[in-house]
Amino acid sequence: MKNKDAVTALGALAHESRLAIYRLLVAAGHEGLAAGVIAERLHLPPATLSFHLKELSHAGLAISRQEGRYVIYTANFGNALKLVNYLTENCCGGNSYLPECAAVPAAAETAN
Amino acid sequence: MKNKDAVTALGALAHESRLAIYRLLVAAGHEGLAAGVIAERLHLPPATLSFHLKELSHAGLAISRQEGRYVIYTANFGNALKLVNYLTENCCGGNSYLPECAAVPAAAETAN
DNA sequence: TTCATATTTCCAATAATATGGAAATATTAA
DNA sequence: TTAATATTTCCATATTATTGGAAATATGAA
Repeated sequence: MKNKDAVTALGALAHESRLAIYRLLVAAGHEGLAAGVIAERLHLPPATLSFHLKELSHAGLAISRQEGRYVIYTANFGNALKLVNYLTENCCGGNSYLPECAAVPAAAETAN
Repeated sequence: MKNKDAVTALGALAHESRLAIYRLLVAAGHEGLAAGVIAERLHLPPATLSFHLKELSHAGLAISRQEGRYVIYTANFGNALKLVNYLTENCCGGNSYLPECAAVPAAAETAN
């Protein structure tokens, strides 16, 4: 992961509403959530939600698919993992005691 | 870690210069770096650097100490880990959507 | 069709961040 | 002392991000 991509992803998560949106998406798994459901749960006006969803999508942290007249959003788990690995390697000195799921790929990647 | 703290920390790292600063601090380890050294390495004017260092400090990601006429900055590794843990808990931990998570049953390193 | 619902885009106002010169402050050396 | 160096604060400006109503677009239902 390049520095610039990390900055973009970090910036996408560095907002209360977007972090909340992302956490909802993570909780929803691969099934995802319709935009309207997110709007309802977080009490966000449609235009505001759309703006934040676009930010998350552009940052590579959310993926959308049209399903009927709904647009379903899912978390991009692969890129979330890349971000965590980047932070672990570059910001924690490679030390991460918790997540094996994050630490293992980092170890396999070796020096960077 | 509270959502608000996570947003603050993410925001602090979501800037090219600050991410670069933080990575320098991580590389410098416990010893840390004088502000002037950081300014020189990243070609940042004193006022601009000071602004970013303040952001990192306020976010709990950097610690400063006065040493003679220098101010030495170090990375706050503990808080960086907390941030990574927060992200893995909320953004990829606690579920099996990631193949890496499912594929690694606490194999190699010291778990948790 | 025509209507109802879902979502996005447009847009302009507002808010938040970033920039860096210049002055102020802090510390040491002479 | 006085001078020199290191860093921060002040402050005006510039840039970017956020907000949400209203209009536009998309799809399915009647």
